[in-house]
Amino acid sequence: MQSSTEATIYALLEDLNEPQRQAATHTDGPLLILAGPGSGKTRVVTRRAAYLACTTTKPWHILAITFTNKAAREMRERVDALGGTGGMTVCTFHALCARLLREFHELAGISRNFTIFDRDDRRKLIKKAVEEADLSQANWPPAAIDAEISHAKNAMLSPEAYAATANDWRQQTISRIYPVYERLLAEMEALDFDDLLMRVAVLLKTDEQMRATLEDRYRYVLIDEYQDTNVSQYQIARHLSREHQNICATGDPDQSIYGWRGADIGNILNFERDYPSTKVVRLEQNYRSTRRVLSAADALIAQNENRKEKTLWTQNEAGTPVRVIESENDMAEAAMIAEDIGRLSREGVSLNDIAIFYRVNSLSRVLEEAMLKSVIPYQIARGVEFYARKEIKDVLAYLRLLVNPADEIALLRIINMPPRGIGAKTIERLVEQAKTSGQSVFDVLSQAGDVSDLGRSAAKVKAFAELVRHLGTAVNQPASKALEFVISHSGLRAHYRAIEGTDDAPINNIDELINAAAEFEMQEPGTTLVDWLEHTALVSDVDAVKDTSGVVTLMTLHAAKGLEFAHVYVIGLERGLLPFYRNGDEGDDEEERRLLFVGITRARKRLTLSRARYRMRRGVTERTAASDFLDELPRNELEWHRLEAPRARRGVTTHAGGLPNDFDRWDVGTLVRHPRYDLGRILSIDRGAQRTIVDVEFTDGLHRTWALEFAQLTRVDPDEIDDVDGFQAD
DNA sequence: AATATTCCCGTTTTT
DNA sequence: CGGGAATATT
Repeated sequence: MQSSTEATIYALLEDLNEPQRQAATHTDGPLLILAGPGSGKTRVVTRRAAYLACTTTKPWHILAITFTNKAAREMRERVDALGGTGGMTVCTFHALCARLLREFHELAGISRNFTIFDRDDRRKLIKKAVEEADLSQANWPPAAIDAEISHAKNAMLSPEAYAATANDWRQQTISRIYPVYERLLAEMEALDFDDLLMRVAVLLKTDEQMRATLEDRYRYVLIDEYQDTNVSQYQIARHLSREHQNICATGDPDQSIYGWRGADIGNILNFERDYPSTKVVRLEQNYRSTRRVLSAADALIAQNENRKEKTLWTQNEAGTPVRVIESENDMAEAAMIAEDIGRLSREGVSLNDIAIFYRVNSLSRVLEEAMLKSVIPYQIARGVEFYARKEIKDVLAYLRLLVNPADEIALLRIINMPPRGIGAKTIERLVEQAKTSGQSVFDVLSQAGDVSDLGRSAAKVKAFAELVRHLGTAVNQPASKALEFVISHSGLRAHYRAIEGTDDAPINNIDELINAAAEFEMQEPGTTLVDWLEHTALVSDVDAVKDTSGVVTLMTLHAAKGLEFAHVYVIGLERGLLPFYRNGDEGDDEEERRLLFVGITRARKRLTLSRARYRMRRGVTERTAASDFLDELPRNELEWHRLEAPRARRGVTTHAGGLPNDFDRWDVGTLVRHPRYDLGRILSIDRGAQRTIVDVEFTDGLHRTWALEFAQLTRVDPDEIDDVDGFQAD
């Protein structure tokens, strides 16, 4: 037995380098792992978890907090693969807090079945709060208030505390809305994302018994991406490890990219001050990227003033130069990438190894079109978007209402969905009645018979109340069963069947939702409807990324954190876009630089940075300027490609970015390019009545013959050969 | 009351 | 450009 444990431990540590081993074998006391990109952090953390579980503690005493659900899932799998560590808690801060708040709901003074409000819900609630505070809807846009309140909550400011700090008129007005918003949340037994964290932080501070219980439960706490923790998360971490001090934080200050949502880079910088006996381990050897990629990343991040020096190094080969490609416009940029990916694919590169990153989601559209056009399979990391679809939100609203009748947002969403003749006037009366009688709308609904002046609508309202009661019988079923029941009995299925949708029909998405629920139940047996609803509320965009199928992955730079791909494209390196500026006032340039740093360091083999000279933004095409970040990269490691605009002097019609297919001008000697055989020269061209036959000699010395209109040939401008070197836009 | 149409606005990143 | 709200139409 003893020797088998020793063998296990040996296996856990044998392929680690010295600092990695030090981190993995550190058991008690605070540990800070400063891990550069690609330094094997995940490996170290999983080994350490397994090591702890077979040496000093039991798996169920280990709490590992990750940044996304996907990361949690992967970590659990990897630790399991190292030898049966079932019982470990691995989840995100938000999931942990939601779970704790259900467990300690009485202490928190909230229903066990509380609802988690997403952005849309919150904005609806804010509109209501603005109304109740007697303010003009027009002057107080929900989005801005939402951001301000979220900001306050991230700083753990209660409405009172916020009011005390409000100095200008705008903040003073918001300090009138904030308490109303809080009251409405409470009335609806709902919490927003920030509440999940804040409430737990407050409970841990005020309730010593709960804190002690949890500290004993979670004897070893691991927190990943510590550079992106905010005030609440920081405090939760502190409270959970106050006595045992067994806290292990991992992260990289240079990858702190969530300052805008309250993350405080100071948390990681001051870790040693907070935990005086901290052992610090630096992981600086990079196993992921080529030397050129790493040197580009290093040169860029060195421009940040506010940072701790760090030496990133690698033994990997130099690799190919980092490419910087300037296209004429966004469509040409996307086409260039699509074509480049096509070429890689033909060379045998798996599409799984390719990713395209961008600063804002709106840039994905042009890429998507280019991928479709080139028949390149792709996936976009947007797990949240699926749950934001109207039909999905409708279905979920039914379930939410069944679980939590106080959820007025859900109720109002479905009261007339599918249409059942309950119009705006009737709804207004119901809401009014609820307000004057101090009841929830749901309560009013249940007594529809007693509500005066509903007129002809009374019967319909009654029927709806009866429907809800009927649907309620499914509340204790597993999520997929409850879903089926609700969809078929609410009339939603019939409603969506009736709508003919050739483009991704709502009913297909609803079926997909049922599948997702069934899958969830398989993976987490014994879970309830509430668990599943919570799961749907806390999905992140990256959670939707699958790594099994042969597809190119498109995502924002933020979503890319923690991932790696052999071939990486970062697009839109333009001033104002990356770094992003909003409305004249510039943002945090250093954080933007870190964001690009994150993007660059995702690349294993080849990195391509791209910009377009013209880009369409919200409907209008604008001239762009190159990102200043490009000037910060080491010139001699780069390979610039300037794709020329079609030249007007040739007098041919221009189309996005490349040379036109002016076949009639092609002649012997014309330089062409083929997707597979690359550069070639026309040897002969035979213009028949039906077809034009070309014979082309390629750089491999061989020549090939095609009917011109079917050959995948594009003309190459001889002037561009030097510049273009292997690329052209189409 | 339901559906069709127009118009107006905001413009990141996300749990 | 695209979503949501206000407005027009049946």
